[in-house]
Amino acid sequence: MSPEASGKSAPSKERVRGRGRPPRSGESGEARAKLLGAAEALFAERGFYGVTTREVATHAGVDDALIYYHFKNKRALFDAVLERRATVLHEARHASLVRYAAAAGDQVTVEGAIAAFINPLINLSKTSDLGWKSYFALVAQLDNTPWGGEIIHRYFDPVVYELIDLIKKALPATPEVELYWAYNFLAGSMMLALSETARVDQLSGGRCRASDLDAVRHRLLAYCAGGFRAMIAAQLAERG
Amino acid sequence: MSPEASGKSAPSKERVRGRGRPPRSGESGEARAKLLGAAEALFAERGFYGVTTREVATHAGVDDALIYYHFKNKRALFDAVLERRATVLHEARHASLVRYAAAAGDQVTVEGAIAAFINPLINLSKTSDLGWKSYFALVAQLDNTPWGGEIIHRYFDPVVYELIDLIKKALPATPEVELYWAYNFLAGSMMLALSETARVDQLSGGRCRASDLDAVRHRLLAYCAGGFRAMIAAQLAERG
DNA sequence: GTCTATAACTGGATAGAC
DNA sequence: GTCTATCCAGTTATAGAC
Repeated sequence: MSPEASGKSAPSKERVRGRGRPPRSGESGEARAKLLGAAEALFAERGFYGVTTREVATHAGVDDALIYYHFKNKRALFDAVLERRATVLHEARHASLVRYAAAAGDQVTVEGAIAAFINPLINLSKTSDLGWKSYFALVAQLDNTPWGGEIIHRYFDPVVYELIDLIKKALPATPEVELYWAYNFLAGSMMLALSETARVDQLSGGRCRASDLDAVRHRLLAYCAGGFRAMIAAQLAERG
Repeated sequence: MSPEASGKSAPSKERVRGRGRPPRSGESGEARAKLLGAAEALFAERGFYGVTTREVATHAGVDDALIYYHFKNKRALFDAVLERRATVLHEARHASLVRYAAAAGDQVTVEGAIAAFINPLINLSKTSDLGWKSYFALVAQLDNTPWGGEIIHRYFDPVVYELIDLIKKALPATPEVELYWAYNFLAGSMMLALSETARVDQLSGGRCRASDLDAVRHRLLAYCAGGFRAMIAAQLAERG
């Protein structure tokens, strides 16, 4: 997947351009990248409607009108922000799950599978590229926007099916629906943790810091894996 | 629970007012209640910035300007929506926790405490007053708004401390910080479940329905309690 | 590729009649 | 308590010069 490959409703001016010719002055995708970065941070903070295009441009240190040169409109900018990291994210998680599946063979465990699913996110969030934090916070809000459901399904659900298929090997007797339910609860915990809201900080009087991803990593994993197994066990017991 | 306490846009005439004197024409808080109901539904769907005051008025079947007669401004309307059910909710959860604590004596369990914490929410959501569903969806988004943290802390954290104090009795050896972490994960799962987004529905191809609160209730409980215990156990093991 | 200017419209909010 | 009329700041988006 090429780094340029985006373009939802994109085809406007879309990249592709001459390839060999290095762009001259203050041209190229410089402004475009700045806009994406600024938009990412702002949309993550206040959502699509809470941010104006002018704010984005100002924050990016770029002229307002450039948004409409590089993107079709505000909505396309939003989509471009989401799409930019979606592929990277998908690849990272897919690779992690494949790697784990190969290593585990037929000894797949719930813990192992969930770790392979969650760890790439934590690792990206610990990267020097702070944009990932904004990105996760943004994705966490997606549910609350009218078009969010469709985007989540398109960009993020495919790996979820991979995870579920893997967990099936650890829990072969489990009805598939139970795995969907359990995943949904996992998603709730995971996205709240990754969006690093200050809720825990405030609740604990500063003794827990949501930004301490090393503290989060193993606790989140233990919580989700334990919850997964307990819920499945309870459901199986109930059915007889 | 007073009859005044709920009322989506329902009990047209309520208010406290003179008591004996039945209000005459189209007065009273009729419009006010309609506005609160409409605002609740719309804000839940698209957040504070995604809704216009005109939309709220139209949806309520009321003149636009009435918003500014009954409320100071848009923000005050939003706050009023949140506040309207906050007390009811707090009372219900507080009562439930107190009742459980009394019944359990020194036999408090993690499952029991969490059930006492979660069940009131599920019960309210199953009420004929559909406003509760909107309300929970709205609260779930609060984290993503600039002023949300403060509101959550003021309205909702007090019962959380009650829950944590109760769980301490079931897990006396546990450092308090671990309880805050675990609660945070619980909150993520719980709020996603209560906001009844269509994520599970879509992911499962319609085989799970987020609106099926009976299906959610015991699964959510088993998941959270299991996660709580597993995370605490893992942390205690790690420390020695 | 970038900036200036501005069109076209929608937003929150108020004054004052009824 | 409710409605009409309106203000005006701010919003997305475009045209066209540089």
